[in-house]
Amino acid sequence: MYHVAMTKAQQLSKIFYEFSAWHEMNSVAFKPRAYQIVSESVAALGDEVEAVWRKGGVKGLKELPGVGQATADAIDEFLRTGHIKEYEQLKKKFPVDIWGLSQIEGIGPKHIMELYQHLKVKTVDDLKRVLKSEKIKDLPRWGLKSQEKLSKQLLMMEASSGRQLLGYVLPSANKIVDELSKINGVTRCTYAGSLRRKQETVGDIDLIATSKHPEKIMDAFVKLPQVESILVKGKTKTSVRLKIGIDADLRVVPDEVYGATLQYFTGDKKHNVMLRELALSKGYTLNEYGLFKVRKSSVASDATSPLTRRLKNSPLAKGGRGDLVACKTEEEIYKKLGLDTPPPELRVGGDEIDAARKHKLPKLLPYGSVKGDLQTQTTWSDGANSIEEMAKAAKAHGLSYMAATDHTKSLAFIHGLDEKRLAQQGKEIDGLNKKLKGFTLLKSTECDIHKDGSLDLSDTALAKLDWVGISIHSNFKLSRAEQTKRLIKAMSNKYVDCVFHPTCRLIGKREPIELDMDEIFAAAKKYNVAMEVNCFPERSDLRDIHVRAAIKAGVKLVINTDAHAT
DNA sequence: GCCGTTTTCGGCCCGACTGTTTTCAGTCG
Repeated sequence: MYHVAMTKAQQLSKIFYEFSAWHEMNSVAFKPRAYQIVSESVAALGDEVEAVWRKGGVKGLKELPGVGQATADAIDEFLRTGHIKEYEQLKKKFPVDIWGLSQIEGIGPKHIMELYQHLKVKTVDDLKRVLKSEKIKDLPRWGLKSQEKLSKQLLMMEASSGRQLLGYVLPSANKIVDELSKINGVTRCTYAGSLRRKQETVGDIDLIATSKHPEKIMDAFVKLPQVESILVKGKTKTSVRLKIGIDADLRVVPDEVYGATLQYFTGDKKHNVMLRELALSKGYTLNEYGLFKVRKSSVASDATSPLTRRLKNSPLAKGGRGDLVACKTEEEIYKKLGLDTPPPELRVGGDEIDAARKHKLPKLLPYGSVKGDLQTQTTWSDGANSIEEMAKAAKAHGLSYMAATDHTKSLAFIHGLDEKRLAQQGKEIDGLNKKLKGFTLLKSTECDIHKDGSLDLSDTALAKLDWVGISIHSNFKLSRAEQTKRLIKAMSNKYVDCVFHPTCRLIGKREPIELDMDEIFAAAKKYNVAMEVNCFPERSDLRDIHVRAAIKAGVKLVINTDAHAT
């Protein structure tokens, strides 16, 4: 397993998470959520936090959703000095690895507080030692079962790999949906959550099924061959650990409420909280069973009466929460709230609800829009298939053109092409273009960018190509100024059409190189150079934030697979 | 601590499951 040092954004996210948990431990109202939101915002932005801060300072930070004066000051202090005074004080008062312990499923702030107060547990290792001494079961409100469950969780955590890449989880999820759909009694089945939102990485697989006999579905679900162990099993909600190392949650509901459940479990959490707050302000309440008109008389008694609480637990019982207004489709729920329906990919709890209200949601490119592929590798360098095989596979996927963009000579260890072999490859492509009907192969390259910004192929060689992509494969650690200058110099070459995987990040393995993206996009516009959205799962480069910025700057984008095999 | 086409002050999302309890706190998503 690769170990990567924490980035500044990750450190900040962790700090705010610990502040949040600390307030939770002390039963402080509302602050936990405020800090939690900042923790998540910062994590989602990644190194963009620093870019925002560099450009706009504290004022710029305060523009970020959920970030106010106090948290903006804290971020500013951290980025200026490398630490936050208030956080250091917290650590002195409570020297516990809150974040580390929180990674254990079932351990939250209150438990962390108890474990420290009664057993002096500060770290995950401390917890392992204490577990061996079997003292945990004697804590108030703990018992043998909680102790055993905790031991099991710790073992499972060591075996788990955390979040996984979308492109690699999706096929497994599709297979499970197929198998669940075949179970007798299942009306509809689909995946929701981060998978449906098509996030770069997913932490678990959220599944929804509709049926009149939920218990039967649960019994069948836990017996699927993909299941390694059962974490939670109830009538309508079950969680399992899959053999591929991540969890899958299944919710079974009546078919009539499919839309509400789909909406609820697509999330993300922030989007849903914003939506439920909006619902409240309009006199509704929203849950996974539908949108309900709140009855004024029932609100006051709700919190206290056990009977009302039980009614709430069977929300379909008429009169539990109010009168049902919408539940069949997502669209009718959003419409009742005065909103257009945002595509799942946009439901991130940012500005999409505002845009939905103003009918200004951006139109996403529909799946199936891509007509060609302008980055692929073949056996000429490090690909697994010949140009002809790749071309035929591309055609079979409905594409009408493809560029064979093999690496260049600097990457000698994977047989990068020099000018002579590039010319030979050109002849092969001429031959194939005569042979292939309704499909065009482009002569091209993924030309390496040297440390000084010069290119790996001569201008005379580049001039003969249909499509020139350039990319960085070495010297990832240059300073922001040097790296930006290097890339812009390369982009200024008049034969260059596109920058491939501009930030060079590998999700979970390598941080992006340091670039001033504003300057890069300005140069892209000036030299009419496109930027790539590389869809290799661990790259996804440019990423979401940069794509938005590039579009805003008027820069052309190209979506490629960077496929190394058919 | 944050936020505002009902508010710059007074609000702040919702329900399932578990374990240890006899009515609920804690955790999770």
